[in-house]
Amino acid sequence: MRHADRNPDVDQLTLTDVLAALSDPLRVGLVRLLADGEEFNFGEFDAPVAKSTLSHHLKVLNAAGLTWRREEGTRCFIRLRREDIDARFPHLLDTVLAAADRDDVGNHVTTPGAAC
Amino acid sequence: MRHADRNPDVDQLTLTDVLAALSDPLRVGLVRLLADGEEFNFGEFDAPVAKSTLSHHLKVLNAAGLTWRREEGTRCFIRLRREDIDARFPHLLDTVLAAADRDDVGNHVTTPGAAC
DNA sequence: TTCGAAGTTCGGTGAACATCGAACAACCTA
DNA sequence: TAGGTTGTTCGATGTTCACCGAACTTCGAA
Repeated sequence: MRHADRNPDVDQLTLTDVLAALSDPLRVGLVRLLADGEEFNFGEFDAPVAKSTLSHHLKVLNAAGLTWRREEGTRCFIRLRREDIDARFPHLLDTVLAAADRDDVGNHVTTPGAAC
Repeated sequence: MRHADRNPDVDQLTLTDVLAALSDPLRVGLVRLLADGEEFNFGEFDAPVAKSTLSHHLKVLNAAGLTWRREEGTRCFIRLRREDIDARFPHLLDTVLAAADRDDVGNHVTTPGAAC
């Protein structure tokens, strides 16, 4: 796998980068799945795109500071970086998630674990 | 001047379009100036870009449903569409504006009327 | 009616982005 | 060590974006 730098520092996060990361329905869908704090494995995401595309979107979320990533062997685990985002941009994530839930944004991104 | 359709319908607004519109520092700067509800004239905005670029950014904000526009002769007046945005995406604008104020996003966009 | 002011639109450019399939690297397991 | 699994990276492609200057349209004023 081998990675470049990931998991940017809290004070490097910018509002516009976060909003840009959240301006794609697929990425919003990913964030919604991650919203309850559970850690997900790359392979658990079921999105209608190639795995290279999924990898790209997860990289964007990580670069914006929205997710933590952790590697274990060849596996890659992703978790929402809620504490830092909440500290840096209070209520932003809650507000966006609430709106996304109401409009069902990114509903084409699922996970086998989720019922329905 | 002559315009194509503007001022989109409330229920046409999408979360991702709004977030995309707010993912540019210059546009956030514009929204911050508009935040108190005051109506501004195109020419009153002082941004370090060509007027065609400013026109473009204002069009993006309008297309996303963030602003109202009104024409009077050759003049074009812009006002924040707060009621509709608040109704459609509760607290989103407040949250983003608060974060933008704290980080002073888009501070390169000013207006002659503003002191300092 | 002639001129200037106010914005929009057009054409072009370089950068960024979403997307894919193929190749690759790292790891685990048989 | 030979294969399979896992996810990243690498071109390549087509789209969108920010940006500019120039041309244009509309209007008001002299």
